[in-house]
Amino acid sequence: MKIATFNINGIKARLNALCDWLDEAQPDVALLQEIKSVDEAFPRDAIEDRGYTVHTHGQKSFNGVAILSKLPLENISRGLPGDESDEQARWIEATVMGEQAIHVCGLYLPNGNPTPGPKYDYKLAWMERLYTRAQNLIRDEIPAMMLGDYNIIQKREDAATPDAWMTDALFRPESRAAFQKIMALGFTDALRAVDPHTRHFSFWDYQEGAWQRDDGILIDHILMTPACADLLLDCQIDKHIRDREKPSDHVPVWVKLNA
DNA sequence: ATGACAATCAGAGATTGA
Repeated sequence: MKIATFNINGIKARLNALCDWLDEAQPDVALLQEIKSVDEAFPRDAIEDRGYTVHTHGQKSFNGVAILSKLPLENISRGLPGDESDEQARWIEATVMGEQAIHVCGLYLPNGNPTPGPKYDYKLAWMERLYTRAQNLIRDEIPAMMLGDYNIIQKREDAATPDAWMTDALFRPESRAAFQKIMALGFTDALRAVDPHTRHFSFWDYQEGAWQRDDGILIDHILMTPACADLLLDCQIDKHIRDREKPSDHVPVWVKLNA
């Protein structure tokens, strides 16, 4: 089973790029972030024509997440638990019914800039709620993963120019500590498990020729519970599609599971 | 550096992103 995460930065602007990637990468399941669309406006036909069912959790203009799946899904749920007043669409989860059931949680973690300020407070509060959901996934002892745009640079090696990020919400100590606290529950970072020594990026800014200078950061992560990590066969980043026409500023990250 | 670059909504330019 191949499961991918991809921050597409707007489904309307990215439909062709997304379909080209689906045709070539052939994921069984794809978790999308930043669809920037309400559910009714999501262009599902082109994706359904490719054999996927489409489940969205959209919002006007900003945020928005989705699950595309060729396999049957159960227990589809929208919104990160813990704050009924939160109206930002950043979380969708479902159980993928393959040979072995895998629970997938697609997330778009708040950016949090500028720091300090209310947006950073929201990021940290959101990560507290994420911790609680993560704790439950570990407790359930099921094969599960949380994958998406974490908006967290974990380590200096995950940025081409780490000093430029020192005061940024993506790299602030509080953000990294909150991420580390979740990891310490027992999650495996799929990319590091498969390829611990190579430097990888998943985002390159549109500005200042960041892509051409390889001035990137790694912020899209796939975190797996122990029962899921036992099934891990491969994890890769489809870096090459950043070089195409009208690309997203992120590229897909995917895992293959023995499931 | 009141920036760059891109997407959205709207129908210009502010807002958001990372």
